[in-house]
Amino acid sequence: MRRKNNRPTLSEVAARAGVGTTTVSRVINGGDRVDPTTFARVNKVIKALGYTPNQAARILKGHRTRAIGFLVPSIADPFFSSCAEAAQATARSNESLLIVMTTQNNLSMEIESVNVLMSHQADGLIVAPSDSNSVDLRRALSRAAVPVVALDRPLCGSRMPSVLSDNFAGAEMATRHLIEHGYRRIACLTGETNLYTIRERMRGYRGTVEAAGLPVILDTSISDYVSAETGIRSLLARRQPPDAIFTLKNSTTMFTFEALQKLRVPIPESIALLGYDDFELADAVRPSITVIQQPVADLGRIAAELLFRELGGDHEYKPTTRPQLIQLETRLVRRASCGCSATTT
Amino acid sequence: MRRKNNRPTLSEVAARAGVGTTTVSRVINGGDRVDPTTFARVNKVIKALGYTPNQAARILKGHRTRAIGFLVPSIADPFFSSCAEAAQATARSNESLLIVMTTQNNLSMEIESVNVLMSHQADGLIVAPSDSNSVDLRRALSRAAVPVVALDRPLCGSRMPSVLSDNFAGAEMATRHLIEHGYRRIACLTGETNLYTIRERMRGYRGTVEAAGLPVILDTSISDYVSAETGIRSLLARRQPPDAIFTLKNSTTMFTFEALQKLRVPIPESIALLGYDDFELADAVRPSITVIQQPVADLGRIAAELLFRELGGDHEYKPTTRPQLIQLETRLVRRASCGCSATTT
DNA sequence: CTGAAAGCGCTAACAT
DNA sequence: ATGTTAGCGCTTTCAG
Repeated sequence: MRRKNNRPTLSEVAARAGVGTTTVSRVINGGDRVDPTTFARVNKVIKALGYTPNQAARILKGHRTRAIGFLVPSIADPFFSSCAEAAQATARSNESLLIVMTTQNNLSMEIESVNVLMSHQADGLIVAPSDSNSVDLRRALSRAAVPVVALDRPLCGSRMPSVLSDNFAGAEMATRHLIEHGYRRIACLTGETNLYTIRERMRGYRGTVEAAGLPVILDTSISDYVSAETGIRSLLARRQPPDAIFTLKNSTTMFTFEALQKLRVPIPESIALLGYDDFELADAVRPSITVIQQPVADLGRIAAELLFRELGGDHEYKPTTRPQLIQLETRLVRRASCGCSATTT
Repeated sequence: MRRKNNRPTLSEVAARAGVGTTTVSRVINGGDRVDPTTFARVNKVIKALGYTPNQAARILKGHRTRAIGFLVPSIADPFFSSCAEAAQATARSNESLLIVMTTQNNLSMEIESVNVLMSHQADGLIVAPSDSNSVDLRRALSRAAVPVVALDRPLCGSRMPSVLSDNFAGAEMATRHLIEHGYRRIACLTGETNLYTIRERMRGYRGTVEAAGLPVILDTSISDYVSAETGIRSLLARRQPPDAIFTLKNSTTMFTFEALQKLRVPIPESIALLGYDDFELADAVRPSITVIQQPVADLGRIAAELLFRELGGDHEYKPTTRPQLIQLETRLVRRASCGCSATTT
């Protein structure tokens, strides 16, 4: 029935080495207060037997699992996969595992995942909440009673640290850049307006165009190529078509780019394009696409570092008193699609 | 010191419910052979206390961890992140966790990761070996004594099932397609020739051009944009520059595309381009890029399914007698860069 | 510096 | 239908 576990155990090592279990335990835990000779001998046996400690037993003794959960909408998304890569590296250097769970931005999957992770005793969680205002998620998380760090999107009303890029400032910078180029009718295209990040970016766009006395031209219905093409067609059909488009996320940027190409709209001559989020080919396409770049890997890394800092003390976890908000700066990468000449970056 | 664990335990539940521990154990395991009344009463206590079983203890008793390892070079790579997404979904539907570890194609990290995963008692592993011939990895894996499935690259000499796409046939199909277009000097660009996949693709390219009596023009030094540009410059400098380029992996395709654009080489008029591996923007750029498409998500899913099939029986794991090789078919996606007109795909 | 022994929370014989 | 009990492999007092 049960999997026959032929892996050697600590007491086997002890027997083979002719020492007590305590000594072996000390050896595998750094070898404090062990005679160097004994230490060497035990180590040799460990090597010979290929012994590795049974984590389950250690955990049972009340120790940390050395596993953290990473809860994001999708790991196929380049943004989150890059975060994951960085978080994984940080986890590894903290001798921990990274357990990836994807939620498809679905609240109930999110909560279920939290529960699963908790029953596996994850030491902590990195989570990108689908809904920054969800009370249910907040409850699930606080019941978890382990440190949690929010990634990319904060969880309002909770005291957990959040690591995000400054979406508002990024969108502001983008919009301002287009305005400085002399564009007067700057359209903003996006989808998924329920996401915190998108909302912030919309806010940045809106504030900036309004402050400049320019019209707000907003289409929040872009979810795929078809809707992008439709949206752009209807923009073009206006009496006064926009002279620039600001797209709020990388897939929207790609769809928009593709649609503009297909409709043979010269970029940036007829319509300039600037996208939020950099992506691999933004530099390779013609014209190359100007973007707001987020420090993706930093986000993942810092989130994990923060988590391990809270995990750091061996002491019992207690929630931080003040919520921290870490906003990383974004960067405008000037390329051709906004009207800047090809860049040297 | 140790994290104070105020989580209720099974015996607390038992005490509160006025029953023995066995009964509670039975209840949380489905409630077989328990009086419905008792069952309800115990369940009420469980709810009240917010009890969840301690996985570590269960695992220690010899049960499955319900966690599988996923060992790939990088999770930031779109190929592997898509595999991971699919594998994660499959894991979830098998009520298991996916533990992601990245190895940067580095053998010692790979072996260390296997050991870490084993000490955490992962039920099984999905692994993309950096070196298909590594004896050390094979040893580490066989010591693990859990089911392993190879992904994207087989591990030679072992009996584990491998799930890959048919790289040889894909490259053959690609090369043949270019030949059918009438190209006579087909260059092949790649890097990372130590990878199994690349080797197979090279083999497919070479065999096909040779069979057609065409010259083999192979540059295996492409690792980044700079080397791509250099490589292409030197191809162009030949007395007889190539009239088509076949790139063996998506990053190489992107670099090549970018370099050709920069050097103002008309595609496909002067040089046609066909790449192995589809990618997000291949369809969006102009000209759109013809590619060999691998069934990425299927690879991840099938690898995981295979693993769970082996895990399926509750019986002790014993290695499959015959190694299985599952080769998934690739698909030629005709777009503009090969000379086919824009596609309708 | 080292060892004996008591559990961590759970499951599974084996009783009853 | 339910309880008793002996560990799973490890860490950790507490004594040498």
